[in-house]
Amino acid sequence: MPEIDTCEISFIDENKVKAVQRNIPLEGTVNQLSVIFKLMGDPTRLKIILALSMEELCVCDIALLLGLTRSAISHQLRLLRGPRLVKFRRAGKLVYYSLDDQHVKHLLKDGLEHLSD
Amino acid sequence: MPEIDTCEISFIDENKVKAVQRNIPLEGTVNQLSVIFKLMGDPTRLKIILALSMEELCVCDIALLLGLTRSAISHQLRLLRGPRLVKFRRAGKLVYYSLDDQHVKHLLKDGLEHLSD
DNA sequence: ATTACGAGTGAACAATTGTTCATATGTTTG
DNA sequence: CAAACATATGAACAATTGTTCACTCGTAAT
Repeated sequence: MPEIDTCEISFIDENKVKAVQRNIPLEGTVNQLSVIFKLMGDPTRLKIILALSMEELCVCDIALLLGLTRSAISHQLRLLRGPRLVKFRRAGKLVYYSLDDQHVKHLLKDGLEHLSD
Repeated sequence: MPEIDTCEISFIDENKVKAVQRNIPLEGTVNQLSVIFKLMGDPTRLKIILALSMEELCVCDIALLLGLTRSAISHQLRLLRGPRLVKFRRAGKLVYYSLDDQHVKHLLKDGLEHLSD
């Protein structure tokens, strides 16, 4: 038998919902924010970020560190460059990457603290 | 012609790499951490988390708030329950969800700050 | 007990993602 | 310029993911 899986009755608590609705960031902001978290949500990229939180490193060394090809690392660094999680500088044939700002470190710290509660 | 895409030469800067290698968290910790970030990296789940950072809400109201089915929300909340990002309590037929601890709020704050730099 | 309804679950599908392979850039050195 | 090498990129593939659909579970009320 057909069944509609949406709440036919209105809100359980309309006031709360309306208040939340007003205070949720704009769609665009939420999406940008989710991009940041999604990028940090892959083990390979997270290791890259953790490594860069300690030392500025070139692509080749990151690849060796993680046991992946330079190509794979390059692809991931490209993604991280987009929303400015990492920055880079050229030094001859090498390209050195580092974290772009301090917030990323804070995210790492808060995340690690959550794990040990 | 066949080509091997791994650094045949050793590390560019072996000391730095070794130091980083020693200080990177254990594989398991990195994975757990990446799970947290990945969960926050989906717009739907992030909106749920943002909503719950303001108010305790039942599944039905979250579904209405986001314009998705209760089933979809239920699936996502199940994922968020795993690593204890959210907790819940029953109240009759309703189940109310809220953030499990304060670290998640900090993660939201740091992330939003990163966006406005 | 039966009905009603909010919440949870499993299967399935389209869409997205991470890596590899092959090739292209760009820079330094001969 | 040509060769060597670090990095970047595009296409393609398998693997993962988010939502929907259909159904079940749990609680409350008649």
